[in-house]
Amino acid sequence: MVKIDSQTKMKFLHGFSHKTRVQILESVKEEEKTVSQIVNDLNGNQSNISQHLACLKGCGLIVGKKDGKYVYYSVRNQLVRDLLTMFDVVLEDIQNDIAYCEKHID
Amino acid sequence: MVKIDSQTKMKFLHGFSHKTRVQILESVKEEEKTVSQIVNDLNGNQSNISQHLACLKGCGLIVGKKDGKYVYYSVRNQLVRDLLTMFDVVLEDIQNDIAYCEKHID
DNA sequence: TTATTATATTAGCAATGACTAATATGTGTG
DNA sequence: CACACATATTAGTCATTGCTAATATAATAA
Repeated sequence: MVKIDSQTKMKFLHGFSHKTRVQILESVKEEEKTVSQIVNDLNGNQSNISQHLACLKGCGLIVGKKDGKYVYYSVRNQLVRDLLTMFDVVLEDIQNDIAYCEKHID
Repeated sequence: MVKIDSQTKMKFLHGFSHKTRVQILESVKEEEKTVSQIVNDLNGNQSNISQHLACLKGCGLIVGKKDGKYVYYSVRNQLVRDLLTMFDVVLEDIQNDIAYCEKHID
């Protein structure tokens, strides 16, 4: 197994650390969508969603292809799709035991 | 597939969103360790590590078993272990293309 | 029982991340 | 060309998260 640079890894994982980003990932998991479609899906605001999209792209989780005035975003590849599925599998397994982690760190 | 509550999901994913927490997960992935062993492994400070451990526990990613004055932490189960491995598999695949995401959101 | 070691918790400050609003860029259309 | 639409970017502010230092708790050892 090739060595993974820790900084790269954190950049990647950062993609999953915000609700809006995770919702975007779910929204484009099975089919590519334009920014406005995503904005609609999530009932978000354009600027905000665009910023999260830029982040997800930087994290390597999604790719965007431009077509005229639209940009179509989709999950990068099948591995990333599998990873998203895996989250749900693991969660299904542990969800009932998850204790409160309200303060997230304390 | 059972429905995953979005709040629970975010709590879970939050566990992976900080370098120290990821390092802790890696440190206890294959063998359980006491807090002080982890503090040593990571060259961290006790209070800080304790706080991250509490977070990881709250996120459902690790479990701690108390034995006398020691607490042994380990990854919750094989599924979580698999998920950690999967991160590396996916990363190996995309690591070279990951563009900068320096600002993480902008 | 006093001291020591291991871990957890709290409070306050420092740092990072996210949101909104405004504006810029780029593309097609009347 | 002027306008409208889709998306991106920037700046400023607000909110969240994380760190350090101090202290608390709990278990063992002297």
